[in-house]
Amino acid sequence: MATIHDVAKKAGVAPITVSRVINNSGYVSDAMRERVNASIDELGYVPNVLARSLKSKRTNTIALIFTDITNPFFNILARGVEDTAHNSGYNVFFCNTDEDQEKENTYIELVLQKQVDGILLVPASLNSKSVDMIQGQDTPLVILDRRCPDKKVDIVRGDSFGGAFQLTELLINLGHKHISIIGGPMEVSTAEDRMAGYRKAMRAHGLEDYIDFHYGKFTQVCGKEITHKIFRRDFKPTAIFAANNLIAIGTLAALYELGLKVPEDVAVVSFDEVPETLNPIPSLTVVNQPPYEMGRKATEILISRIKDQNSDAFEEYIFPVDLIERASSGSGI
Amino acid sequence: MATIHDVAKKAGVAPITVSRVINNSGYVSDAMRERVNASIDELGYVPNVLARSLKSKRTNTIALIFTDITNPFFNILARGVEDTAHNSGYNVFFCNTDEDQEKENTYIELVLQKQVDGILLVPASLNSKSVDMIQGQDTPLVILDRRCPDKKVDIVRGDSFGGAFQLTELLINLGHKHISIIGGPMEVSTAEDRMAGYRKAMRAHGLEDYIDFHYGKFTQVCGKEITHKIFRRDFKPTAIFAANNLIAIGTLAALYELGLKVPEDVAVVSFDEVPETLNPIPSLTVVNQPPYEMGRKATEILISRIKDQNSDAFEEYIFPVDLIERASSGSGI
DNA sequence: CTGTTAGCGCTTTCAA
DNA sequence: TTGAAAGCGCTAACAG
Repeated sequence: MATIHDVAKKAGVAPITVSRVINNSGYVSDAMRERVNASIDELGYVPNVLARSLKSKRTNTIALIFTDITNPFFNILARGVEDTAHNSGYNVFFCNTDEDQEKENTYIELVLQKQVDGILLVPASLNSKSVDMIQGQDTPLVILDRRCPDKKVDIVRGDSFGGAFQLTELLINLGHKHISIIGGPMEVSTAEDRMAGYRKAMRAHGLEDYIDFHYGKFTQVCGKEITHKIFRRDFKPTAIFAANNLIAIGTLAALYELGLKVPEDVAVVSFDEVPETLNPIPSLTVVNQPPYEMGRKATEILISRIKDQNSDAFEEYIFPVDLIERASSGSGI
Repeated sequence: MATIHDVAKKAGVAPITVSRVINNSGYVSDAMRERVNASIDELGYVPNVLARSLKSKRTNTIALIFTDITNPFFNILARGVEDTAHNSGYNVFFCNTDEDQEKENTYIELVLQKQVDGILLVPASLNSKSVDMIQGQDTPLVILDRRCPDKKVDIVRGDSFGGAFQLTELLINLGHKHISIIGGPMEVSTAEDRMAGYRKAMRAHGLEDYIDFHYGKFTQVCGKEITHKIFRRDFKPTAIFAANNLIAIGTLAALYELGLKVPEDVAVVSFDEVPETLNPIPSLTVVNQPPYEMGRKATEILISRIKDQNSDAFEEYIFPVDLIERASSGSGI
């Protein structure tokens, strides 16, 4: 592989002159520039930005450490991140942790070693040391999708609490009392907040005795299993609040197996849109967070922090959510 | 940020000794090792692998350059790539080209500059110079999902031709004659191969006069538009072969709008599974390629090429496809 | 078992 | 407008 020295020798100039040409910096005469460019083309020279980064301390690389690229919500979010990063000249490492704290730690260590300029993190658990680890290396960090109490850090997330409140209230206003919620893992703030929003709405309407909550995982399998479990009991709900889209799909599948019609026998509502490519039947009533925009916003904040490392202001940007009524709640179309 | 020198000074040893400790290489006495590790912990030292890479010429990084992480097929494939890479100690850059040759070129340039150890590429077009560009830098390369005629390069893809033949023959055996195919872009080999498989099956059964093909894009929007176009004509097909899952979803949507029942009025078959999370109704008869395994296989080949740069054997690994009959063809359940 | 020297490829002084 | 020297953080090669 040709180096800057090879190009310099071929063009009969000093390496620094080649550097000036490829970086468009400093003064270079047009004649010189042409001569250098000719040598670059001849040799097929590709600058080694590792060496550059070693000096400049900037890699133009960020990392997105999150649960799973395969999850429809994070999938779109990831695209928002990549597009935004690319437009600003950054490449991005994608790291799937599957909510596993060990994997998260490993990835953080790896990307810190690779000197990424910044990290976008969806933390596996609320009380992880990840934030301290990253900030200890003075690496800019933005937390995505989840709360992060007691830390001085930028956060971009959706309004899980408010959204859950809205969805629950919608069901109550439609006449439901027996409303069960199937949630995510206890350690995850979105799961907690949606649970809390549900509880608050139930209490606000005097339905505390009907509160029926089930922690689980944000997966289709979990939605299916818990739904079956719920309907094996004597008291059966007339409505189910699935805490995310994957759980909702699992719930729909279980209800189908049980011969229960949606929304006639059981109403179903959920958090997060199902990808537009694929509308399940019945179409789902959801509270939607805008994943692409969340990815974009978080990346923008991260890049601005990278460019101004001195600022010690921190922002918690909470995206408002959007209630979309469709067939599954029995109120929409 | 602490460097290897800081650690060395604090431990009262030479930098190389620290290097030996962190790399577990060469001889270091236990006492020394402990002393060094203590200093590492105290300083919160994180090795700078950029500097290491500059020496070793290895970054333990690969790039996946493909159309779109948001596409269900590539989404799963990407996970296969990331998992496999991670297990072998590699990080991966994800690059979305949207089938745009310009973006592809930009990304290739960028990741070559970043000295990636290898590249996985889903080329936007058949006749691109990308392969030459990458091989010109002696960077290992595996082509994914698509043919790449006349190039000496490893390829991992599915059997588009055979799969299309099977799907078409299935429809013919069910009694269909008017079978239309909605394909992808002409420059993409998978689109071409599926078209060819369709044609061959039609001819093999004496149905050349019924051949009706439409090139387009591998998107839902395109599937919808072309389906509408098809049914505005006088001669209407009794079956539609959608060349991928996104087109199929668009086709289903259009048929729904037209008040046509699937499979009673029109049978529909397609390439690639719709993600298991989301089963459309009616469930689709498809020929499936295994995206996760394709990602894994390609990454394995790439890593083996990275480890043995001298081998000049090239492999074209064609995954067999899997016909899954479901409701939409009128033959399955 | 531990240390010295030199250099990976580039760019930031500073000088000409 | 061009160049020389030094060094970013790490490690291979060679000594000791």
